[in-house]
Amino acid sequence: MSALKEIIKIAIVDDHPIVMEGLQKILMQAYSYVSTICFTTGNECLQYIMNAEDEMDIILLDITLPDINGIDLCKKIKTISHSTRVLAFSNHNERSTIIRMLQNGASGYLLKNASADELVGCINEALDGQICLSREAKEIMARPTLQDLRTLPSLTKREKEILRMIADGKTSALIAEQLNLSLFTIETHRRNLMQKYEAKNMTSLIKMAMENRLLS
Amino acid sequence: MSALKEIIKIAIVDDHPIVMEGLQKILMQAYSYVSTICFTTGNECLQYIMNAEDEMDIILLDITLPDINGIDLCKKIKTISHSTRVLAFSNHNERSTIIRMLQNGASGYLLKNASADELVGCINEALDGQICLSREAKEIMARPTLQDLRTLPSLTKREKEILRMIADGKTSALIAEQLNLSLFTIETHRRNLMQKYEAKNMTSLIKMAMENRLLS
DNA sequence: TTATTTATACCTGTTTACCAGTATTTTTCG
DNA sequence: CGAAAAATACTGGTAAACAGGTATAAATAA
Repeated sequence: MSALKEIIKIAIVDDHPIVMEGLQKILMQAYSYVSTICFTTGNECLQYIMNAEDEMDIILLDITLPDINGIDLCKKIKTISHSTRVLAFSNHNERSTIIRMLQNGASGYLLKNASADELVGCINEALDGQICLSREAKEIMARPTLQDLRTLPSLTKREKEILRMIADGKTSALIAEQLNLSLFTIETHRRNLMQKYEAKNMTSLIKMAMENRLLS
Repeated sequence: MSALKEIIKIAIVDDHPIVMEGLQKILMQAYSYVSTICFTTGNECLQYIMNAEDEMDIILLDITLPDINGIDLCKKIKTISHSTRVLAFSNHNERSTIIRMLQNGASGYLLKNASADELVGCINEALDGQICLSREAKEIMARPTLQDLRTLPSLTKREKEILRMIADGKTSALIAEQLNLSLFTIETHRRNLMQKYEAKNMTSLIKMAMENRLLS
């Protein structure tokens, strides 16, 4: 493992200063040769790696950031600096989030309740070119719920727009008026929405949409 | 301030080891005489302070814990050890959460994105018998939203039950049948629900109910 | 460029929700 | 116990949603 010979360059992107301190402390204790650099926003991080002379070994990435989300940020980082290993370090415990992160090129996923050992273990595996998940992340991946397995149909722009208006309590007639469309068009969209999600009526669809963050 | 003369005894209750490391590091740097003790569950903490010889000066308390929530835990701690100052240290940025924490005797509220300076500043103020909030917590308290001001009407048992069934897509007729009630009764409940929340129709009510975690 | 998806629109019913009242019986709590 | 809150039930009418068709223009992807 290269970890023991050269300086490992690790970047931390997290808007929680205290978490950063904790990470730094653990990294210092675990590696003799490590340099850390911290960013509190995604854009700061991007700026840096675009202009930096040499590439980072590891980037520890929070998903909730003030400017852009960690999932998109990961993709951008991997595009700019392909050899950099990105490790997500987040509170998000949804299976879909872990998957999306890995799809975007992350080398691993650590829940924020991971121990120092798990953190160091994952970093080592990532340096070694492996994919690694923290204990709880593994558990989440191991037990997919029915929700996870059923890939929910995606909505078109118009459908989302109309769904939002319905959720605001607007009637089809009002929506038609506000969008300058025929009442029939709105009712067709309504039907399509219900069909897509196999919902009996709009109330159950709204509930489902809220649960799956399709609105807001 | 007593902080400079004697050993300050600080407990940390948080299920995130890395956060704990960060807190410890900052506390070590800030105070010459400090002893920290860490708990990853609320019950461990309660056990300790019930049997301990002398009282803690400060307890830093996460709100999301594996066993009990920090809001209730705070109340219990203050009941057992009244002179201990409890500081919430959490990601929850809802105004209502901050208020409930203070109601239960907390001396302050720190958002997890607080800086080391904010943390130390708050601890000092708490030791001094003051109430203190981190920068962002202050901002949240300063700008109450309409949602915050309008205390949402509480639902009766029956209303909750029926609301849930409506959200599941059941029609009034079906609900009446399943609950062995008259259709008229269900429709009356429906009307009352809408009236209570000033909703135009059930879809908007369901959306609101989901946002405010009244269902589930 | 063609095939597919998306967005548009219409018709005819039936069902359900919603509105505005009133009123009685249980429960619950001070 | 007595008052308030909750749960129950009914009438009659209007508006909206839902169901099951069909069809065509426009945008988008293969």
